[in-house]
Parts: sequence; C-alpha cells; structure tokens
Amino acid sequence: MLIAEGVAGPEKGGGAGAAANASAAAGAGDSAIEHSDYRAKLSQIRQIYHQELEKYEQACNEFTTHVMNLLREQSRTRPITPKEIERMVQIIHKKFSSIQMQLKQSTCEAVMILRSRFLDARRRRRNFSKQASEILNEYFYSNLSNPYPSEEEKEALARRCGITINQVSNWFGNKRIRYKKNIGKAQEEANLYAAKKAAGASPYSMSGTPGPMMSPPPGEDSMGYGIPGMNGSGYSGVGQ
DNA sequence: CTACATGATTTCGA
DNA sequence: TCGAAATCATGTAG
Repeated sequence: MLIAEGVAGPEKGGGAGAAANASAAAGAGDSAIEHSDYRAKLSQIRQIYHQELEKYEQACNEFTTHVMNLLREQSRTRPITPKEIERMVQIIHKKFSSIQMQLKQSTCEAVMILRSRFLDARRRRRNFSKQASEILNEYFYSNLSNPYPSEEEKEALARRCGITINQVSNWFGNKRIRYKKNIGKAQEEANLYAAKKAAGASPYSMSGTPGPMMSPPPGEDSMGYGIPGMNGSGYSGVGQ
C-alpha cells in the first residue's frame, strides 16, 4: 500500500504514478512547479517514515539483546532451553512489527492528505494572465454567434495564452454559460471588445475563419469611441 | 473577513 | 465524447 505511494520503497519519488493518474484527467498540464512542492513534502514524509522505522528497528534489537542477557543470567539458576529463547525473541519481534504497522498506517494517512491537498487542481487554481483573458475574450466576442472553437482553434488559443487545451475548453464552457446567465452585463463587454477590434485592426470576417492571428494591441485606447453603455457602468470589461 | 469573480470538476443528456 | 448546468474551491477586491 505504501509502496504505491512511493513512501515505502527505496529512495526516489515514485508516487507520481497515482498522482499523475489523478491529475492527468484534466487540465493540470502545468503541474511542474506545483509538483516539485508536492515531491518535497512527500520526500519529507518518506524521510520521517524511514527515520522512525530505523528507530523502531534499533529499539527492537536493543530490547532483544536485553532480554537475551536476562535469560542468560537466569540460565544460571534454572535451565532454559534454546527453544524458549527463540520463542521469546519471536514474541518481541511480533510486537515491534505491529508497532511498525501502525507507523505505516499513519504515514499512509499523511500521504493521502498531502495528495488530496496538492493534487486536487481545484485547490491550485490560478487566474489566467490578463493577456490570456484578453485573447480568449477577443475570440469569444468575435465569434459570439458560434463560440465553439474547433480543436485546432483551441490549440492555437492555448498556445497563445500559454495554457492547455483543456483549460481553453474549460474557459469557453464557463464563458458561454456565464455569458448566457446575464447577457445584459456581458453585452457591454461584447461592445467593448467589438470596439477594440475595430480600433485595433483590419476588417474581419465574423465567423468561419480562425480569425485572430495577431497579438492584442498593446495600446490602451479603448475610450474615445462613443460606445453606448460604456460610461463606467458596472463592468469595466477588459480582463477584470 | 465577506462577497464576488473565476478556473476546475462533477453530473447529466444527446 | 462534447457541451450545459450545477457545484466546488480558490483568488482577490472591498
């Protein structure tokens, strides 16, 4: 059981097996940085585990020799068979091994907790960069009539935003549903992006072509375009 | 600290 | 398997 967690076995973080299994399911492709933290914690647990294990081992040996000595002393006053000695030793070892089992169990628990804490992507959520949001929003509002990027488009967006395809899919899923939920507010955002595009670049074909290929205009013009409903009402749009 | 924004996951249906 | 909707858990502005 512990071996599966990479705690028991020899040195080397093998826990990635189960870990990757859990995180590979969805958008956690950037897990390199977080993983190193996880690994560090895991190896810490492993170290403590081995430390304790060794301590028990040592205590066990000490205790055994102690008992042996006692028996030897006693053998002067009464006969003691080797069998009896062996039985004694066996009992001691059994006791200690059950203690070790407990150690294993608690270590296992610690690993489980660590894993759920670190590997659950929801707990590691990071907001996308402003640029990424910009790119995604731009695409979304440019294709409001059909905000369903194809696989290739998703990949292109993912590349430009520095996120995974899964994350792009998540984003569009969230965006669509949340846009629908309050069209009123989002409409302003739509106008804003439409204006941006008009200001930023050449004419466009609304749907069909993969559309945005240039990076977003760095300039912060946005204002200056008498956009109705843009006068600081509620949502300031860009990014957040 | 609270409320809201937002990315990720889960559930359900076609 | 993809997407809609509901839900979760975190980030962050107030």
